[in-house]
Amino acid sequence: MRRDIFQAIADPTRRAIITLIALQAMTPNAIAENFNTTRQSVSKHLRILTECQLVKQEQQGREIYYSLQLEKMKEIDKWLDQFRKIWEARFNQLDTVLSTIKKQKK
Amino acid sequence: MRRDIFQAIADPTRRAIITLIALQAMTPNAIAENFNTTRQSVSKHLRILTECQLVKQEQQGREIYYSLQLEKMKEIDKWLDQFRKIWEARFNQLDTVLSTIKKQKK
DNA sequence: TATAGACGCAACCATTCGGTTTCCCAATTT
DNA sequence: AAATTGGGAAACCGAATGGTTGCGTCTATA
Repeated sequence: MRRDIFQAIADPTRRAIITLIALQAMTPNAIAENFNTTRQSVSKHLRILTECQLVKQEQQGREIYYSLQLEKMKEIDKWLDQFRKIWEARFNQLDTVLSTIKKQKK
Repeated sequence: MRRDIFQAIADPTRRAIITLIALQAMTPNAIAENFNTTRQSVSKHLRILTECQLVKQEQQGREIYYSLQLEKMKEIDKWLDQFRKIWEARFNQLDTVLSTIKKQKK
Protein backbone atom coordinates (compact mmCIF):
# COMPACT_ATOMS: atom_id res chain seq x y z
CA MET A 1 0.00 0.00 0.00
CA ARG A 2 1.93 3.01 -1.21
CA ARG A 3 0.74 6.05 0.59
CA ASP A 4 2.55 9.22 -0.32
CA ILE A 5 1.57 12.83 -0.78
CA PHE A 6 1.50 12.61 -4.54
CA GLN A 7 -0.97 9.78 -4.47
CA ALA A 8 -2.93 11.67 -1.82
CA ILE A 9 -3.38 14.81 -3.89
CA ALA A 10 -4.20 12.84 -7.04
CA ASP A 11 -7.85 12.68 -6.11
CA PRO A 12 -9.83 15.87 -6.81
CA THR A 13 -12.08 15.39 -3.79
CA ARG A 14 -9.02 15.13 -1.57
CA ARG A 15 -7.58 18.30 -3.06
CA ALA A 16 -10.86 20.04 -2.32
CA ILE A 17 -10.80 18.78 1.26
CA ILE A 18 -7.25 20.02 1.67
CA THR A 19 -8.21 23.46 0.44
CA LEU A 20 -11.25 23.48 2.69
CA ILE A 21 -9.40 22.67 5.90
CA ALA A 22 -6.32 24.69 5.09
CA LEU A 23 -7.59 27.69 7.01
CA GLN A 24 -9.74 26.12 9.69
CA ALA A 25 -10.17 22.70 11.26
CA MET A 26 -13.40 20.93 10.38
CA THR A 27 -15.33 17.79 11.31
CA PRO A 28 -16.01 15.03 8.73
CA ASN A 29 -19.70 15.91 8.66
CA ALA A 30 -19.01 19.58 8.08
CA ILE A 31 -16.60 18.71 5.28
CA ALA A 32 -19.07 16.32 3.65
CA GLU A 33 -21.71 19.05 3.60
CA ASN A 34 -19.49 21.04 1.28
CA PHE A 35 -19.54 18.38 -1.42
CA ASN A 36 -22.25 16.05 -2.55
CA THR A 37 -20.78 13.01 -0.95
CA THR A 38 -21.29 11.03 2.23
CA ARG A 39 -19.53 11.34 5.56
CA GLN A 40 -18.12 7.84 5.17
CA SER A 41 -16.53 8.72 1.89
CA VAL A 42 -14.96 11.84 3.37
CA SER A 43 -13.87 9.78 6.33
CA LYS A 44 -12.00 7.42 4.04
CA HIS A 45 -10.28 10.30 2.29
CA LEU A 46 -9.33 11.76 5.64
CA ARG A 47 -7.82 8.46 6.66
CA ILE A 48 -5.62 8.45 3.57
CA LEU A 49 -4.64 12.06 4.17
CA THR A 50 -3.88 11.28 7.80
CA GLU A 51 -1.81 8.24 6.88
CA CYS A 52 0.56 10.36 4.86
CA GLN A 53 0.55 13.08 7.53
CA LEU A 54 -1.07 15.70 5.37
CA VAL A 55 -3.81 16.10 7.93
CA LYS A 56 -3.95 15.93 11.70
CA GLN A 57 -6.92 15.27 13.93
CA GLU A 58 -7.95 16.72 17.24
CA GLN A 59 -10.70 15.24 19.36
CA GLN A 60 -13.08 17.65 20.98
CA GLY A 61 -15.81 15.90 22.92
CA ARG A 62 -17.38 13.49 20.48
CA GLU A 63 -16.32 15.53 17.51
CA ILE A 64 -13.04 15.13 15.68
CA TYR A 65 -11.61 18.18 14.00
CA TYR A 66 -9.31 17.75 11.03
CA SER A 67 -6.81 20.33 9.89
CA LEU A 68 -4.10 20.58 7.30
CA GLN A 69 -0.47 19.94 8.14
CA LEU A 70 0.86 22.78 6.04
CA GLU A 71 4.45 21.72 6.59
CA LYS A 72 3.83 18.52 4.67
CA MET A 73 2.73 20.48 1.63
CA LYS A 74 6.23 21.82 1.38
CA GLU A 75 7.38 18.39 0.28
CA ILE A 76 5.62 18.95 -3.02
CA ASP A 77 7.23 22.33 -3.24
CA LYS A 78 10.57 20.72 -2.60
CA TRP A 79 10.02 18.17 -5.36
CA LEU A 80 9.08 20.95 -7.76
CA ASP A 81 12.32 22.68 -7.01
CA GLN A 82 14.33 20.58 -9.43
CA PHE A 83 12.09 21.73 -12.26
CA ARG A 84 11.97 25.28 -11.03
CA LYS A 85 15.72 25.36 -11.34
CA ILE A 86 15.51 24.18 -14.93
CA TRP A 87 12.89 26.65 -16.00
CA GLU A 88 14.75 29.48 -14.36
CA ALA A 89 17.91 28.42 -16.15
CA ARG A 90 16.02 28.35 -19.44
CA PHE A 91 14.58 31.75 -18.72
CA ASN A 92 18.04 33.13 -18.15
CA GLN A 93 19.23 31.57 -21.36
CA LEU A 94 16.36 33.23 -23.17
CA ASP A 95 17.35 36.45 -21.51
CA THR A 96 20.87 36.07 -22.85
CA VAL A 97 19.54 35.35 -26.30
CA LEU A 98 17.31 38.41 -26.18
CA SER A 99 20.09 40.73 -25.09
CA THR A 100 22.30 39.33 -27.85
CA ILE A 101 19.61 40.15 -30.41
CA LYS A 102 19.28 43.60 -28.90
CA LYS A 103 23.00 44.19 -29.26
CA GLN A 104 22.97 43.00 -32.84
CA LYS A 105 20.22 45.46 -33.68
CA LYS A 106 22.35 48.27 -32.38
CA MET B 1 -11.33 9.04 -17.65
CA ARG B 2 -9.94 11.90 -15.63
CA ARG B 3 -6.53 12.82 -16.84
CA ASP B 4 -4.92 15.69 -15.04
CA ILE B 5 -1.40 16.51 -13.91
CA PHE B 6 -2.03 15.49 -10.34
CA GLN B 7 -3.11 12.04 -11.37
CA ALA B 8 -0.16 11.91 -13.75
CA ILE B 9 2.45 12.58 -11.08
CA ALA B 10 0.81 10.22 -8.60
CA ASP B 11 2.69 7.25 -10.01
CA PRO B 12 6.32 6.97 -8.84
CA THR B 13 7.49 5.53 -12.16
CA ARG B 14 5.97 8.48 -13.96
CA ARG B 15 7.66 10.91 -11.62
CA ALA B 16 10.94 9.16 -12.34
CA ILE B 17 10.32 9.41 -16.08
CA ILE B 18 9.58 13.10 -15.76
CA THR B 19 12.81 13.71 -13.90
CA LEU B 20 14.70 11.65 -16.43
CA ILE B 21 13.49 13.53 -19.48
CA ALA B 22 13.47 16.95 -17.86
CA LEU B 23 16.91 17.78 -19.17
CA GLN B 24 17.08 15.80 -22.38
CA ALA B 25 14.63 14.12 -24.73
CA MET B 26 14.71 10.33 -24.71
CA THR B 27 13.22 7.39 -26.56
CA PRO B 28 10.90 4.89 -24.81
CA ASN B 29 13.56 2.18 -25.01
CA ALA B 30 16.20 4.41 -23.49
CA ILE B 31 13.83 5.38 -20.70
CA ALA B 32 12.89 1.76 -20.00
CA GLU B 33 16.56 0.84 -19.66
CA ASN B 34 16.77 3.16 -16.66
CA PHE B 35 14.19 1.21 -14.71
CA ASN B 36 13.50 -2.47 -14.50
CA THR B 37 10.37 -2.34 -16.56
CA THR B 38 9.39 -3.02 -20.13
CA ARG B 39 9.20 -0.62 -23.05
CA GLN B 40 5.45 -1.20 -23.32
CA SER B 41 4.94 -0.18 -19.75
CA VAL B 42 6.95 2.99 -20.25
CA SER B 43 5.02 3.58 -23.44
CA LYS B 44 1.76 3.51 -21.53
CA HIS B 45 3.06 5.96 -18.97
CA LEU B 46 4.25 8.23 -21.74
CA ARG B 47 0.80 8.11 -23.29
CA ILE B 48 -0.75 9.28 -20.05
CA LEU B 49 1.85 12.00 -19.67
CA THR B 50 1.27 13.08 -23.25
CA GLU B 51 -2.49 13.14 -22.80
CA CYS B 52 -2.20 15.73 -20.06
CA GLN B 53 0.44 17.64 -22.02
CA LEU B 54 3.21 17.06 -19.54
CA VAL B 55 5.30 15.52 -22.27
CA LYS B 56 5.75 16.17 -25.96
CA GLN B 57 7.05 13.84 -28.64
CA GLU B 58 9.26 14.43 -31.61
CA GLN B 59 9.75 11.86 -34.33
CA GLN B 60 13.27 11.44 -35.60
CA GLY B 61 13.54 8.72 -38.21
CA ARG B 62 12.10 5.62 -36.68
CA GLU B 63 12.68 6.84 -33.17
CA ILE B 64 10.38 9.01 -31.12
CA TYR B 65 11.96 11.33 -28.60
CA TYR B 66 9.99 12.38 -25.56
CA SER B 67 10.70 15.49 -23.57
CA LEU B 68 9.12 17.31 -20.66
CA GLN B 69 6.81 20.25 -21.17
CA LEU B 70 8.23 22.30 -18.33
CA GLU B 71 5.51 24.92 -18.65
CA LYS B 72 2.89 22.41 -17.59
CA MET B 73 4.74 21.76 -14.35
CA LYS B 74 4.00 25.31 -13.36
CA GLU B 75 0.37 24.35 -12.91
CA ILE B 76 1.34 22.41 -9.82
CA ASP B 77 3.33 25.37 -8.64
CA LYS B 78 0.30 27.54 -9.21
CA TRP B 79 -1.89 25.22 -7.18
CA LEU B 80 0.62 25.24 -4.36
CA ASP B 81 0.48 28.99 -4.28
CA GLN B 82 -2.66 29.12 -2.14
CA PHE B 83 -0.86 27.14 0.56
CA ARG B 84 2.34 29.07 0.16
CA LYS B 85 0.36 32.20 0.94
CA ILE B 86 -0.96 30.62 4.11
CA TRP B 87 2.37 29.41 5.37
CA GLU B 88 3.96 32.74 4.64
CA ALA B 89 1.17 34.47 6.53
CA ARG B 90 1.71 32.12 9.47
CA PHE B 91 5.41 32.78 9.33
CA ASN B 92 4.80 36.50 9.49
CA GLN B 93 2.46 36.00 12.42
CA LEU B 94 5.17 34.04 14.14
CA ASP B 95 7.52 36.86 13.36
CA THR B 96 5.16 39.30 15.04
CA VAL B 97 4.89 37.06 18.05
CA LEU B 98 8.65 36.76 18.30
CA SER B 99 9.22 40.49 18.10
CA THR B 100 6.54 41.02 20.75
CA ILE B 101 8.37 38.64 23.05
CA LYS B 102 11.58 40.44 22.29
CA LYS B 103 10.05 43.76 23.24
CA GLN B 104 8.66 42.36 26.48
CA LYS B 105 12.10 41.10 27.41
CA LYS B 106 13.46 44.58 27.03
C1' DT C 1 13.13 -6.24 -51.63
C1' DA C 2 13.45 -8.85 -47.42
C1' DT C 3 14.62 -8.43 -42.63
C1' DA C 4 15.30 -6.30 -38.26
C1' DG C 5 14.41 -2.68 -34.99
C1' DA C 6 11.45 1.10 -32.74
C1' DC C 7 6.93 1.94 -31.60
C1' DG C 8 1.89 2.33 -30.82
C1' DC C 9 -2.32 0.01 -29.84
C1' DA C 10 -5.67 -3.38 -28.21
C1' DA C 11 -6.79 -7.23 -25.32
C1' DC C 12 -6.33 -9.38 -21.07
C1' DC C 13 -5.46 -9.89 -15.98
C1' DA C 14 -4.58 -9.03 -11.17
C1' DT C 15 -4.69 -5.31 -8.02
C1' DT C 16 -6.18 -1.02 -6.25
C1' DC C 17 -9.45 2.67 -5.62
C1' DG C 18 -13.54 5.28 -4.44
C1' DG C 19 -18.02 4.84 -2.77
C1' DT C 20 -21.90 2.68 -0.31
C1' DT C 21 -23.86 -0.08 3.27
C1' DT C 22 -23.77 -1.96 7.70
C1' DC C 23 -22.27 -2.29 12.30
C1' DC C 24 -20.29 -0.72 16.43
C1' DC C 25 -18.38 2.58 19.96
C1' DA C 26 -18.29 6.70 22.68
C1' DA C 27 -20.05 11.20 24.02
C1' DT C 28 -24.32 14.10 24.58
C1' DT C 29 -29.21 14.86 25.52
C1' DT C 30 -33.52 14.09 27.54
C1' DA D 1 -30.87 4.94 31.85
C1' DA D 2 -32.47 5.35 27.04
C1' DA D 3 -32.22 7.64 22.81
C1' DT D 4 -29.54 10.42 19.79
C1' DT D 5 -25.52 11.93 17.42
C1' DG D 6 -20.55 12.03 15.58
C1' DG D 7 -17.57 9.14 13.73
C1' DG D 8 -14.35 4.95 12.80
C1' DA D 9 -13.91 0.08 10.65
C1' DA D 10 -15.01 -3.75 7.81
C1' DA D 11 -17.31 -5.92 3.91
C1' DC D 12 -18.64 -5.44 -0.59
C1' DC D 13 -18.88 -3.78 -5.52
C1' DG D 14 -18.06 -1.62 -9.89
C1' DA D 15 -14.59 1.09 -12.17
C1' DA D 16 -9.94 2.35 -12.99
C1' DT D 17 -4.95 1.29 -12.97
C1' DG D 18 -0.45 -0.80 -14.09
C1' DG D 19 1.68 -4.46 -16.33
C1' DT D 20 2.22 -8.13 -19.82
C1' DT D 21 1.53 -10.27 -24.28
C1' DG D 22 0.69 -10.13 -29.04
C1' DC D 23 0.05 -7.79 -33.31
C1' DG D 24 0.43 -4.27 -36.91
C1' DT D 25 3.05 -0.27 -38.87
C1' DC D 26 6.83 2.31 -40.29
C1' DT D 27 11.77 3.21 -40.97
C1' DA D 28 16.39 1.74 -41.81
C1' DT D 29 19.63 -1.44 -43.45
C1' DA D 30 21.65 -5.57 -45.77
